[in-house]
Amino acid sequence: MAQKQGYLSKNQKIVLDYIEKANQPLKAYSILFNVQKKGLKAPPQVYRALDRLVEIGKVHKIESKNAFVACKNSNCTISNATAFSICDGCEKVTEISNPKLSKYLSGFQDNSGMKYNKYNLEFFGLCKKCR
Amino acid sequence: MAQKQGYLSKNQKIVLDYIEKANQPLKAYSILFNVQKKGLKAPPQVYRALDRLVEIGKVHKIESKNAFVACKNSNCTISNATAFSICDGCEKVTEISNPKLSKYLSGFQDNSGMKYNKYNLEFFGLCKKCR
DNA sequence: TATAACAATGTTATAATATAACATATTAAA
DNA sequence: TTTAATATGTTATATTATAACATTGTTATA
Ligand SMILES: [Zn+2]
Ligand SMILES: [Zn+2]
Ligand SMILES: [Zn+2]
Ligand SMILES: [Zn+2]
Repeated sequence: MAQKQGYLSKNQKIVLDYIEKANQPLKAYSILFNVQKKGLKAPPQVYRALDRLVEIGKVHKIESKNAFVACKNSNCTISNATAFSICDGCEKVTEISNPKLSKYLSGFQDNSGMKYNKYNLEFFGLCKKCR
Repeated sequence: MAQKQGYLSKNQKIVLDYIEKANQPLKAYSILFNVQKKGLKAPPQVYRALDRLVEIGKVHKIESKNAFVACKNSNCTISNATAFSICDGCEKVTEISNPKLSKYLSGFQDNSGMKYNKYNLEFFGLCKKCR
């Protein structure tokens, strides 16, 4: 088992399954608590699975919340270009899939000499319901 | 002492002074350690000052690193539009000041009905030296 | 000047997030 | 079948952040 791409290990599957069912960002320890019945008993087991899932782009980390959410875009499995919409009222988080935005940001350059290969963007505001 | 805008309290000044001298992101506990000689002995004192400094835009939090850096832009003291360049090699972090970028992102809208009033963008890559 | 309201500080304890380190097991290659 | 690589299990601990409450200082105004 276990390859650089494609196959997920047992623990990775368990964690991903649980995150995908949630469709909202989940905290690592909440994941841990909920997969204990599946046999994952300690933080490193969850964090390892998360690290890998983030690495392959199946899961993204919402950095401002220390929370993890399943990828909803088929095209960002490389995990190098992520954008999220976050409501400050109800905490709803949505992955933004906007080709113009991602094209603009992927092509962004400044005169610093930096070669960018990844970005993460988090927008904050209020959703319809929370206004 | 202490107003909603303009004046900084004693602890806020101490923390800001230290961060400004660093010109690189600093961790909260590293700040704590270094301002103990100035009388700040416990985490809440540092975190309160940081919270306030972030709120008024004098300091930004680099979310992907849990680190704090002094604002280098005179125009983002409202702290609602931040962008950073982060080198994965040497960890150098630079605040991006790019009017076109900030205009583009501040004006960003999608069809979700979200009203955005803030964003944070982190670019990752390798700087000249690290390539 | 009292006294109330508020903001800032000091202090102790603890919560929440994440990793180090090491042993074992499983799988894939050579 | 030996080796290397990957994944897992396990315990302990490091790191980041906040709760809770007592005290002090400041401002406003009665
Ligand atoms: Zn995605
Ligand atoms: Zn909302
Ligand atoms: Zn700034
Ligand atoms: Zn570098």
